[in-house]
Amino acid sequence: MFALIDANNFYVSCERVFNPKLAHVPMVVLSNNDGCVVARSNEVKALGVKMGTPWFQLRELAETHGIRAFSSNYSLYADMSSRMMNVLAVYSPDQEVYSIDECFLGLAGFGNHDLAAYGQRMRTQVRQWLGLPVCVGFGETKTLAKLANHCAKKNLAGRDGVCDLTQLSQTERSGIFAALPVNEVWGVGRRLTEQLNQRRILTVEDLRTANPETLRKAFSVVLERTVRELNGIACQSLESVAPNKQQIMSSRSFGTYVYDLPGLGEAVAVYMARAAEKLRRQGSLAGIVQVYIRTNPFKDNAPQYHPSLSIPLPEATDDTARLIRAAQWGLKRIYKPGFAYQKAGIALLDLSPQANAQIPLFASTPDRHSLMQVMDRINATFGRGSLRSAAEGMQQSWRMKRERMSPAYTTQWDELPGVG
DNA sequence: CTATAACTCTCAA
DNA sequence: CTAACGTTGAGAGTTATAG
Repeated sequence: MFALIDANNFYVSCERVFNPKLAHVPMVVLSNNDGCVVARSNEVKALGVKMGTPWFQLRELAETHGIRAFSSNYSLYADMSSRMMNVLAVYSPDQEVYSIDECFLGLAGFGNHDLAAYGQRMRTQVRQWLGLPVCVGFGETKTLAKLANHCAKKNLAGRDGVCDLTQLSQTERSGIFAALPVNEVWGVGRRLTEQLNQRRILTVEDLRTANPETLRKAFSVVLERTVRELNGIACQSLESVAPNKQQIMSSRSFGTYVYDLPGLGEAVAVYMARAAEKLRRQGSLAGIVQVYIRTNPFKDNAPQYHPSLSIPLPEATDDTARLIRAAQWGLKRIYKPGFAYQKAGIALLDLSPQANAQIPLFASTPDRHSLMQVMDRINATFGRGSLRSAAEGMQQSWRMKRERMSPAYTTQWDELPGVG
């Protein structure tokens, strides 16, 4: 038995907690660089605005309906998220934090309880303690719990934001599933929906009753598992401890186009510093550095260029300076003048545990572990970028746009209204 | 020829 | 005033390459 708890319009709801006047105001939260819509209030959804719509395309609609837009304030959302996870953790010994706004709870042995009432308690407590609206779904598998959550949100089964599929007979479930399009199933995206529809699999019920072996042959083992999960056979277990990353990426679009190598070099250094910090936090070393830059793919009259390069390191490392040097070495090789670059990114690949580090065959400058440790500690105490590599630059004129940002209410004293 | 590396595609939030 | 379209990570399957 699983529960899936998911916040409603999470980023929008976080903004409203600290600015209650925004309740019922049509509003959106924008992606990095104030680019696309990534969260919509119900009022905006009702206007037909799709997830991922570029903000500039909404100007007219926004003006006529008074839609308010906010830059995404990740320090606020991350903090609210961790508070929410802490509240929910008390409801089960097993919790999997699946994303910033949702978690699974493992409910083995809860079979005899009134799950719907249990879900209501979660909802009430999260609402009281945090001011956030959430919905709760229960099912025998993670896929069913996800689907139950969707039913709760749409008021298709259950009531008041909670849906317990486990209490329904197969006939009752089939009735609900037959009314749900197949793309509502976790793991069925745009492409798969297209191909399933061609095979006359249109609804969740069509998929549930399809032959798993046939689908495995035609598609993949993933889809086979999904079909079994829809039938109550658990193929996915709860992952309560997040495994270490196998790759770490950092990339960002620029606030304005960058044309020259020094500008790109700064950006690459900043992204690498972030990635290296994550790398050290999980106690890994990177064996390969990848770097890429690209022009704006949406500007079809401009010349396009999107090169990338992998740089194998002589020894795996977590030393920021070494990693930056490798990335910039690669950048120099792929850079060509005459293009308007819109984005740069780096990746750390071939990660291995620090404990298994190989002793270098050829003597070279040792990694500066204690320096890295001090740097991480200073930045943890005084804020990101307090101590940084000179390669990251001072002006950073390429930095992303965030022109509509709300204060970091829960993590920065000086951003609180009325605090000097 | 086979095992692995590297890359592509899809999906998720 | 004009131009303006996200980020990170995983897994499966396919293709390229090394030995």
